[in-house]
Amino acid sequence: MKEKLELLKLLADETRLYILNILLREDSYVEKIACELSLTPATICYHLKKMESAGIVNCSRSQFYMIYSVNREIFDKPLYELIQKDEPVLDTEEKYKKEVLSHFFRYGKLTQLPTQRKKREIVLLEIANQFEQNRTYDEKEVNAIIHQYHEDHCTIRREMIAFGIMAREKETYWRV
Amino acid sequence: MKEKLELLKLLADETRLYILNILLREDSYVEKIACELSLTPATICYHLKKMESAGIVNCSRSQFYMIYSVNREIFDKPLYELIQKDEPVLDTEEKYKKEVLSHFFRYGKLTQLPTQRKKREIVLLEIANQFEQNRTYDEKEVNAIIHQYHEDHCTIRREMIAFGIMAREKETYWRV
DNA sequence: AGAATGATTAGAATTCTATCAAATCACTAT
DNA sequence: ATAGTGATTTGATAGAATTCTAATCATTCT
Repeated sequence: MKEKLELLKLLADETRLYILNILLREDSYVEKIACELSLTPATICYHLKKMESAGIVNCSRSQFYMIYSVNREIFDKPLYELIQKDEPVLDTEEKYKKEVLSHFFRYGKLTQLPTQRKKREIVLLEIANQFEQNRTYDEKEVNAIIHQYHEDHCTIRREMIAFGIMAREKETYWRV
Repeated sequence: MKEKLELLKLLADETRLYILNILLREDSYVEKIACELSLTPATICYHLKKMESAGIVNCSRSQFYMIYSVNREIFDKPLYELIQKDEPVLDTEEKYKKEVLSHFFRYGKLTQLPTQRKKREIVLLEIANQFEQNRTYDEKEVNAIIHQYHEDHCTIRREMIAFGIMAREKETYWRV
């Protein structure tokens, strides 16, 4: 990723594009390019050295002059190769979830039930993890477990059912 | 050229690349991206709007959220298409010549014979244009013509012969 | 060896850009 | 309607990058 970004940065400059276009037509040297672009040799040299260190151009001395040439293979890549990260991206959903949880939980307690729907669901699911699958709870048990996280166990219990996270039949509850 | 440069500039930023990679995986919205990248929504919005105006991403509202998506076709181009100027490049040689001539001629007079070999040849060729092809000149004529440009006609005459621009046999000279 | 020329480097000035906080806008849901 | 939520805009700031001048380096030619 780092190298790709560097390449893109180097190409994203008007002066360097001009220089590259000149070199694509024919090899040239610092002073000549400077003359053509009406810039100082120092400036041209600055750009050429940058591009050289990234492998975009090469240079070799010929008598008085440092002849620069383009490494044309560099440009064979399609653009989408350059913008893609090398390492597989971390799971967004996971990361987002973690962020939300760390925001609404402090010292193991739920500080506030999020009003935003998506965030609320995440928080409720987190609490619901305390309930085992394939068994039932009576209301007192449910309230006790939720109470570890938040005082208002009624609201949370109701919300979990509204979200379809928990289910109720008569007096018994269970994890869905 | 302008648009290509704009595209390159937009791609040459680490944050924007991160955003693009997220969007390439799945459409997303400002706050979620901000959360994932640990940046403020304002910053993400700033980047998305920039990319949107360049046609890199699109957005559409869905309930609470502005869902952003990538315009994938943009990245199909190969890189070398992006770095090439649209208009054909001006002839370098011509432009360089013009620069050199305007530097060493003032008011139609040669101010100084360039010491640099390439430049000297350009200047000499310019003066040599005053000699017609396919006829001969005696030394007096040659000196007179050169003298219009510079006092030291001897040096210039000698140089023109050294460069093979003029030729001499006994007392007669001619343009090569 | 020394003079000349092109290339490079160092330092300074200027411009451009990304970022954030705060205010405002646009839309949704109660 | 009105409160709430996400998106956008504005203004300010800090940081990076380009360009120039002047000085230095490296090479060639006399």
